[in-house]
Amino acid sequence: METVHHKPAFDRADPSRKKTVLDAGIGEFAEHGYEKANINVIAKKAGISVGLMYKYFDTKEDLFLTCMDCAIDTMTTEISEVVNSDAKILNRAEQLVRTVQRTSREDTTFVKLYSGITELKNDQHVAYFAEKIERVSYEAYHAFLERAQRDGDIRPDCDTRMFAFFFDSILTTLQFSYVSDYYRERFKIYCGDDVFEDDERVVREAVKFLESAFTFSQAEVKHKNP
Amino acid sequence: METVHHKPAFDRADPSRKKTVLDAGIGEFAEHGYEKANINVIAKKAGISVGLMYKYFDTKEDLFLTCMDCAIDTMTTEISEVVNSDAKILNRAEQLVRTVQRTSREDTTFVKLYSGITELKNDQHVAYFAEKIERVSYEAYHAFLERAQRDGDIRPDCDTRMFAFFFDSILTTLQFSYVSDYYRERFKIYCGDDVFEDDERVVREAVKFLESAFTFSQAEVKHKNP
Amino acid sequence: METVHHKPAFDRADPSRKKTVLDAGIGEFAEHGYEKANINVIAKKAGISVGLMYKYFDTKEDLFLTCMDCAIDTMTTEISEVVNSDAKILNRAEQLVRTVQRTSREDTTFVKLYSGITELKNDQHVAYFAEKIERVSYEAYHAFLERAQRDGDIRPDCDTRMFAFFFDSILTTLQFSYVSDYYRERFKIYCGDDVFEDDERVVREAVKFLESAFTFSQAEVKHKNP
Amino acid sequence: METVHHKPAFDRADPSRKKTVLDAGIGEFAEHGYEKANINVIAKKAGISVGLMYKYFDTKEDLFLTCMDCAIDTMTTEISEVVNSDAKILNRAEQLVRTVQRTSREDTTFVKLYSGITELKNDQHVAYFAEKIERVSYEAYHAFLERAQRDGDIRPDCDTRMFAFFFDSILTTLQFSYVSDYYRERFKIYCGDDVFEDDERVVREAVKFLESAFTFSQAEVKHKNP
DNA sequence: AATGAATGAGAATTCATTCAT
DNA sequence: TATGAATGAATTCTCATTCAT
Repeated sequence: METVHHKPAFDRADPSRKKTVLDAGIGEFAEHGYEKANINVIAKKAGISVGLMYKYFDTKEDLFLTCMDCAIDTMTTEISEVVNSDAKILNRAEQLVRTVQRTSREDTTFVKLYSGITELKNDQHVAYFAEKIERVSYEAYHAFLERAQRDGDIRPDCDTRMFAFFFDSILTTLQFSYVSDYYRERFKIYCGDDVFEDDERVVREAVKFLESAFTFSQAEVKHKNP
Repeated sequence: METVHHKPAFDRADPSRKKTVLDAGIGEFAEHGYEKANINVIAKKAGISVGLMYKYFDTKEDLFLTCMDCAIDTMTTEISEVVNSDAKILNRAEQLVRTVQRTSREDTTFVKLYSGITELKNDQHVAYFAEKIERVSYEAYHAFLERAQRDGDIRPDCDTRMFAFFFDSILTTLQFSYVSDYYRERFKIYCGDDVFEDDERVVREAVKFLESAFTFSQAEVKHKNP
Repeated sequence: METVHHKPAFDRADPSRKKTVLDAGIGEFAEHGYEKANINVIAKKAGISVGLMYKYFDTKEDLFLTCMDCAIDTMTTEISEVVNSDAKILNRAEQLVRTVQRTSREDTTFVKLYSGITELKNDQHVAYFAEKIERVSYEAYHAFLERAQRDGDIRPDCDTRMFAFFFDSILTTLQFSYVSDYYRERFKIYCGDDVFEDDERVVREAVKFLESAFTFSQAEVKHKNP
Repeated sequence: METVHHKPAFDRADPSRKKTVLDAGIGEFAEHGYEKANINVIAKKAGISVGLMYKYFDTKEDLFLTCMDCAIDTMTTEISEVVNSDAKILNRAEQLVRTVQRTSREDTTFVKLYSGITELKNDQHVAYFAEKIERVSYEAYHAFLERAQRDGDIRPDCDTRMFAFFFDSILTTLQFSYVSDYYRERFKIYCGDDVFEDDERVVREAVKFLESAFTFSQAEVKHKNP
């Protein structure tokens, strides 16, 4: 469960060189997936020799891991502001959906890279990435659900961890729906071919769904106060 | 967008032979992913020669497509009963969650196979599979949401297609959480390491979340009837 | 400590094909040593594709092991007749030296191959070859020394195992001296540049040396019968 | 047949630096053999840059040759005292065997390095090393055999060069038997697995064998004086 | 229909050697 | 003198696909 997957030589490399290499790697891995990605091609794209590539990374896997780490870091900082804003939960949800719509369209790379994780054999690495990617959102979501519950803003009888999980599931699925070919198709099947042309509809309904899920349902109320 | 990806010879083959071949393929593709799966190995597992394999399928991709088709058909029939039962929506949700918990544990194959779709280049194929896999659930979910809305069982102001989408997103994510390494880790981060030991908790909270989402929230009510 | 280092496909191959492949391998390994030997070149020499080479052998090491096994078998049968003849010990020694002179000149391959063993990392393999190559000679030498000792033909106070070892050491070194570049030079330094032109001298002195070593020395006699 | 295989810069280098470099080289070549040894690794072990390495030596081969030269010089001085002591031949033999047992166990490096010579293509180099390594022992052995023969200590009818050769063959094989994996196995096959635990037995029998070989055999005597 | 031997292009990785600084 | 980044040809091994029988 190491954090560093590159050799010292990569640390010593020129920052612009590092960026070029990681960009080339991220691009190739996102485009072709882990297995089909070709190190020789990545080296060429980065404008360096294969040999140097192997001075920087011991194996193809290490290169991939480093690319993932980098991409995650980039994404995490982008998202964490939104996630950790002190807005009310539903305002955050709204902001998150809008962020997903905007950034996913701009940068499909991360989500594509994301699926490369599946190709990894090593359980350790999978756990490492899950931890790194999911922990931030989890902490944020769970924390504000706890607070909201204390403040009486959401139903008192819900398991905040499970509800945070459902909350994130909706957002993650939405994110995939703006990026992955398969999920885009699925989105169109469920919500119509024009769903990508009406972002407001998506925001509105998502917020409605989540708002409703988090508050006392009328049925529940009836049940409790007969 | 063809539906058939095998050669005529495969139609003429003995049914048990066909099953053996597809099972071998499904197993191999699920275990190693599309790229790493090895046709020669599949042929051996199926007990036929590579040569014959190529009498049945033009390419590795065709074999994969046929395997996917087969696996989808199997899964679809399994699921459609549950999906199309005439129970109330929340009862169905409960049943679906339980089915997911049970079948995912038993047969991880399909979900693993599923992620192989991502490795496909061909957009046509992706769209074809999305259609085939998602359409059934969509039709069912959407139909009963429409009916429920007409019957006043769920809030009248929701976009049934979008809500069906959210509903399925929760279920699909749950399904992955019982099968894929990455999603399993994510599940543990959100809901605790022992989440896999308390299926009832998951059922209870999922139903609570969905029930709440589908009905008028009290807050909403208060807001509307001050 | 397996005995077979090839895949079943090699067993099924045409005998002449097998011979061609092993000859090509033996030649290449003998010429360049284990590390420098090139599988692609061996395949080309054998007139088959690299792919087929790997249908026959899992790794370069396996190919080498199989080549060694084959070469040892060839050599062993050649030698074992001489070794197991029922001549008197010194006659055998003489015959052995003559055989070494003749066969080493004809076929330098084996001894050259032999040094490739040193390059092997795997202790198991080294032990396996040592056993296979040395056991035959050991059994033969030791057996006839035992018999000779019982018959009073050699000194009664010698450790027959150690003496068999010294006996074989002389013969082995001689063998190397007719084949390996280094040992040839050494031979010339010790015995003169013309040592290769007078085989009889070598036979004569070797027999003299061994004969003397195996029988009671005068000094010994004097010592014992003062 | 040059004697120097390094560039002038190496002469100008600091003596301790030279030693470090050669030690690193000797260690690496002994451990991995010529082909597998890695110049970059040697440079790192020696604490200098690859670039400087190539200021000292034109090629990997040159580095190896220089390392060999150095190792031979070290070994030669170590051995020559023993070899040139003025003890009786058998006492020397005994001392040599004991030296072999002691030094081989302590320093396997040289013998391992030794086998790297085999990997050399260049005949000139092989001859050069043979000359350098073997000449000293040869001169010593031959000289004292000549003297011994004049003094009537050994049989008058033996070819002293050939006998010196046999004498050295026994000692060399013993040396290998304490160091090389293969020869160690061979030693165990011939003399028993516990041969390494009873050094005295080896000394005793070796001396017995050689003593006997060098003196008139009784059989011979009987034959000559019937 | 059925076999499975055979192909060969392709991909990851290594390392002796060069060269700008 | 000294560095160590950079090169790229070479090598082992894989596997989808073909084809003679």
